[in-house]
Amino acid sequence: MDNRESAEMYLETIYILSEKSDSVRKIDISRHMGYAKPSVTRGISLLEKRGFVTVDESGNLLLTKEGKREAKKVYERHTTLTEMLMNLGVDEKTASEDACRIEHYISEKTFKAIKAHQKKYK
Amino acid sequence: MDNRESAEMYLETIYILSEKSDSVRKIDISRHMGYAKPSVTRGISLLEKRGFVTVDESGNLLLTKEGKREAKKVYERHTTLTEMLMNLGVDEKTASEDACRIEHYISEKTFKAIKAHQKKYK
DNA sequence: TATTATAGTTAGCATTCGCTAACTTGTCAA
DNA sequence: TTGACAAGTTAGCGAATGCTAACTATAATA
Repeated sequence: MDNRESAEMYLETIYILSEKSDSVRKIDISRHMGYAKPSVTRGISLLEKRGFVTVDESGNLLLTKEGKREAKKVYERHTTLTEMLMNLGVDEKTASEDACRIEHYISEKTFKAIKAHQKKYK
Repeated sequence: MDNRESAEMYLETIYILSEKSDSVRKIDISRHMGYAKPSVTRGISLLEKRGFVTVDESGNLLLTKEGKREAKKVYERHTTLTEMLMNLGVDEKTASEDACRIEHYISEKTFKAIKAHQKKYK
């Protein structure tokens, strides 16, 4: 969880599921990501320690302000990258899968450049 | 070394150094990648097991046919991605660094789309 | 109430891949 | 010939992050 990828994927998943449902628990993350429950227990607890997530009495996962900011950032990267790849002719599924992998590895500079280009492109 | 990233980085580095010099040894890899010698010993030995690299009596690293094919593939991704990012206005250093990270994670489909676009762009 | 299912936790395994410490080996120069 | 340095190896550590097995706790149902 020191590496950004894993943490970012958990945050992004919480964020996406939160948009669809008003209750997100660890089991939902587990199912959505295809991870075993103990993996999620640990993943989330690391996010709690870092102040990105809290868990209420009934087990609902809540993004903190920072958590939400991070999650949105990752999600925005995901959608922007997916869009860019689709504009290059990549099918939606592939574009989304690839975006999901590279979204964690591009610098802020590069992301801004891509975003600016997308904006112009429209 | 099951993950592609590490193996690909070793292959790419051997390839790049081979282009510049006619003798590439583990110590050169070690220095170029900034890895300790034992890390390189292991990294290369895994590539040998996979048939990508051989080491001659004097310690020169030689890419096999498959090794060279793989290395070239990674290197081509690197240059193409760097070029693409620079066309978007990203400075060379950042472009190259980002390319270096994402080159391992994009699908063949996406790479082809990017390459086609670059070609057209020129 | 007793049973059962679901959610979550704890303990510990496995893999990948960096690292250091300490060794061996080979070459070159005094 | 010996001494020293450079290259490479072996052994083993440590962090990250997936997993299974087996447990607990809670809540719903017969």
